[in-house]
Amino acid sequence: MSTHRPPEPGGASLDDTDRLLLNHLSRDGRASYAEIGLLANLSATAVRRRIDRLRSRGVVRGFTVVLDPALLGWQTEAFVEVYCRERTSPEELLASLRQFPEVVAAWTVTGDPDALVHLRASDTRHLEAVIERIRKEPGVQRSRSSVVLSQLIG
Amino acid sequence: MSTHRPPEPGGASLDDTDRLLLNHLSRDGRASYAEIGLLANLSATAVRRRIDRLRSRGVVRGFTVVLDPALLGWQTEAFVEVYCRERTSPEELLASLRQFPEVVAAWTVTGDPDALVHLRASDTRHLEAVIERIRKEPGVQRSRSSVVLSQLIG
DNA sequence: ACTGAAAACTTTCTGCC
DNA sequence: GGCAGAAAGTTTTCAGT
Repeated sequence: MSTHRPPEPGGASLDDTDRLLLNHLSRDGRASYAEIGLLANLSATAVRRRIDRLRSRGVVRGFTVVLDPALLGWQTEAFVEVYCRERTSPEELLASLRQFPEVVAAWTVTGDPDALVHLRASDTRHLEAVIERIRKEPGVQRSRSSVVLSQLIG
Repeated sequence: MSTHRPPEPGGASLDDTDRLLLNHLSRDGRASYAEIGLLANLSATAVRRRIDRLRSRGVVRGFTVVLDPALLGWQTEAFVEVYCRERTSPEELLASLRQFPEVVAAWTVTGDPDALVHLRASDTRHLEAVIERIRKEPGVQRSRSSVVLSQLIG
């Protein structure tokens, strides 16, 4: 997530110091408060209080480990455009997609398809099976898939 | 990133304990080694050594903070399908897209478009401007955009 | 090769200024 | 926002299985 100079109409009101802290935490989510403080000319206590405040405001949702999908065995990746039936609500679609651990992310979108689904599978065989199962979900009418060739950014 | 039972043809060979550690770290990337050890019936020392090993093998790429894009001022999100000119290489496209801090992620894909670009902007006005600038990149022929309505999963 | 225990060190937490 | 003491976590060393 970029922390670089966005307008904040929602009243988030981060100052440059907050941005500095978040920027460093996005590079090393386990950095100590003292280490972060060195960059911002702040004591570890002050850093901690700022991060706590950002956390309670919801700006910081949490911390996580960044894993290599390929080394975990997820070597094939695809995007599936999902076209729903007339009566399918986003809630129904969510309920359908949640079943699949292969679904990394999913969004409802404007345009021809109703949703865009990001999938990870172990190989093309596995990918085919997952797409087939998604197409058979009651709320899904049809789908159109693109296989990811390479990740340019992200 | 899902850590749930994938085949690992690349020889990653994680055992169930590794998966348990990674699973917990994906929920709390700043969890203490002792805390993680309680779940896995392992000492803090053993947990740390396993995570160090996963890190040196590249399975663990690092740790990061999870931020709320909307609260940071990025309230509009879109996917742009990019159609390149005949001679545009993935490297050229990457060089073009890197310029934009609004580009959250980008992939080259099979199918009609050459690439899929995930954008975040502060509002639709900002989004329009970014899409316009991307369309003017020399390697880009045309594009087709979908605005994200809601994030179902991810 | 992997694990645990304890000592030494570092970080985080809490109360106070 | 900083400081200082207490609590908790981390890291190193040594040894067991």
